[in-house]
Amino acid sequence: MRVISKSGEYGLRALLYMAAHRGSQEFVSIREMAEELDISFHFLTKILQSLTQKGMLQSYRGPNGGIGFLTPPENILLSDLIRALEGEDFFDKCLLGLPGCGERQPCPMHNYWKTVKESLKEEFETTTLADLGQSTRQKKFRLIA
Amino acid sequence: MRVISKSGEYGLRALLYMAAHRGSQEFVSIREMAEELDISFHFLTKILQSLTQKGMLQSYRGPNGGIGFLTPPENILLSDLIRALEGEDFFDKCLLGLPGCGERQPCPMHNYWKTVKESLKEEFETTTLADLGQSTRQKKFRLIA
DNA sequence: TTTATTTAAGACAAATAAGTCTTAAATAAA
DNA sequence: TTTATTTAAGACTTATTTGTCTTAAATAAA
Repeated sequence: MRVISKSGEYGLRALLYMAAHRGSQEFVSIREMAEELDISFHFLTKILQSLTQKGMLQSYRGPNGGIGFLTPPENILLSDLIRALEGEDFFDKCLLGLPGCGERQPCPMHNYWKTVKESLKEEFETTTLADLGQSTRQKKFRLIA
Repeated sequence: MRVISKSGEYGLRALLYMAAHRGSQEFVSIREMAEELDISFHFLTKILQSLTQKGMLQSYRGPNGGIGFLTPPENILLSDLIRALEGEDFFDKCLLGLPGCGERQPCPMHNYWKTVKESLKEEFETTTLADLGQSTRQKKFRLIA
C-alpha cells in the first residue's frame, strides 16, 4: 500500500530531520541531510525546492546556506505538508480511480472509502510536524462499525 | 492518494462487474467487460490472467468462453482480492517507506500508521465482493482519539 | 575582486508502470 | 476437419516516476 510517492516520502523525512535538528543555526544543509538520510542530493534539492516555491520553506544560498522553516514545525499541519508534496487532491480521489465518482454517482466503494478518507484527513489535520517528532505519542484510534 | 495501482483498480472494477452480471452463463467475456468498463482488452486480460494463475478465478477458452468465479463473490474477501492484485505486503508497509521500520525501530509515523492500517485491514477482511456490489450499505465508522 | 560554498534550474538518463501487438493454444460449431 | 472464437503468453512500446548531471545564480569569506 503505497500511499505516499517516493518523493513525498523523502520530503517528509527531510522535514522531520529538520524539525529534529533545528537549533542555533537557521538553515540546514541539504547536502548534509541527503547524506544522513541516504537520499540523492539533487533529487532532494528538487523536492525541497518545490516546497520553497510553495511558500512552505525558505532557502538561502552560499556558505552556511541551506533550507529552513518559515513557520515553526509546531504550526505545520501534516495535511498541508502532504497536500504540498502529493497534490491538492490527495484526499479527494476515488479508490477505484473512476473520474465520474462522487456523491451524485457514487462507485461501489464511494461511501465506504469516503469515511476512511475523512478519518485520515481529520487525523492529518490535527497532527503537526512537531507532533510527529515526538512520536512516542500513541494516538489510540480505530474504525468502528 | 493513490492507494491502488491502475491495474489493481481495473481488476477490482472487473470483478465488481462480474459479480453484478453473473447469471445463467458461467463465464463472462473479457472483451465485453473491457469495452463496457473502457479498459484496454489486452491489459485487462493480463490482470485477470494473474488472478487465474493465483487460483482466484477460472478461465475458459473458445467460443462462449471467458472468465468466471471459482468461489461465489459472497465468499471473496476484499482483503484477499487486494492482496492478489497489489501484492502480499499491501498492509505491511511503512508510510515513509523506511526499510528498517518496525516494532523494534519504529519510524516517527510507525505507531500512528499502524493503527490506520489495522483498521483498514480489519475492514477489508470483513467485506466481501458481494458486499461491495450492494454498496448502499453504509458502514459508519470513524477514527477515535 | 576572487574563490569557495551552496541552492536553483533544467536537460538528460534509468527504472517502473501502463498499455499495445502478435502469435499460440484451447474449444465449439459448422 | 476446418473455421471462428476466445484466453494465454510474451515481446514490444509508451508514459510516468525517479534519479543524475551540468551550469547558473547568490552569498560569504579570503
